[in-house]
Amino acid sequence: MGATKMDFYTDHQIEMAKRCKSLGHPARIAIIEKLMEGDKLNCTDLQFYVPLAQSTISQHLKELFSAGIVGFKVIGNNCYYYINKEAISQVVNYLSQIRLLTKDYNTETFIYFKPSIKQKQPYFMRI
Amino acid sequence: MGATKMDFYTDHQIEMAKRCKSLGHPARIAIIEKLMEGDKLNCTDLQFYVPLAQSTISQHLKELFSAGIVGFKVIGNNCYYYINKEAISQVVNYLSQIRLLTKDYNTETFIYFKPSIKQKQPYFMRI
DNA sequence: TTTGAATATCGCAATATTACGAATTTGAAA
DNA sequence: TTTCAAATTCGTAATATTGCGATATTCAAA
Repeated sequence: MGATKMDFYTDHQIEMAKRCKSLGHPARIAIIEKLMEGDKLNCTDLQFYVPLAQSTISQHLKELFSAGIVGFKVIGNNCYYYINKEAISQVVNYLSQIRLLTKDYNTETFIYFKPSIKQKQPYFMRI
Repeated sequence: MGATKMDFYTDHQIEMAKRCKSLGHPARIAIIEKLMEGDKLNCTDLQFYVPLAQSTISQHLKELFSAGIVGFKVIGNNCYYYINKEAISQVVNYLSQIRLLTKDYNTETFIYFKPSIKQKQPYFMRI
């Protein structure tokens, strides 16, 4: 087949998946980290921070907007993008609840988790 | 082209993107929400909660494991999956920092954000 | 030892994503 | 009005994802 079966899932599950999916590309993560700095960036500016063609960046921004993660403000011929803190909060709250409500189990025995990498974190994630 | 350019991004950005991407499919969200209940579920059990073939569910679990979001425990011929709260926390902390460090701007004028849906949330997200 | 259940993997087809350059649209400035 | 810059959209190619049935593997139970 190839197409995701959408009928079964709730609107909330689909929305959460869409939000997470939009964050699921390193270029979009890089864009978000840049927008976080709040320097009033437009699509052209972002070309200096992400190694992609302008049209590709535009597509990524469209994806982020479609998921509600960013908003924009048109001034003249420029389009400035902003992070939608509300949408980020929604994902944070959702995953926080998942973590909170996940029952603890005995991690000491037999359960295998993939180790996480611990390098090259952005400044705000360093200890 | 079609392949994601990976050379430019940091390991941390790539890891975050991978974690988010693994959460970026409604079937995997549904799986996570089921695993949250902590009922010691294996791949076969999950077939009753997600309308997909066993092989497809196995693939989704593999994706979640590859991103570090779930771990597993093999008992005999069964493979029980668990949520990795540590990995969830990492995403929560990352997005919390993004939200925290994103500068506020004047939302009152001109900035357009896509509205969020507000229906059919899981019980743990209701007020 | 044989049988059966659970799982992952393979092969395949349909669809989606990623990326780029070209073309188009739009508004500001010359 | 003409020109230029910023954006999006279009067309296309490469690659990735999604999903299923079939197959292989593996362990437990009969």
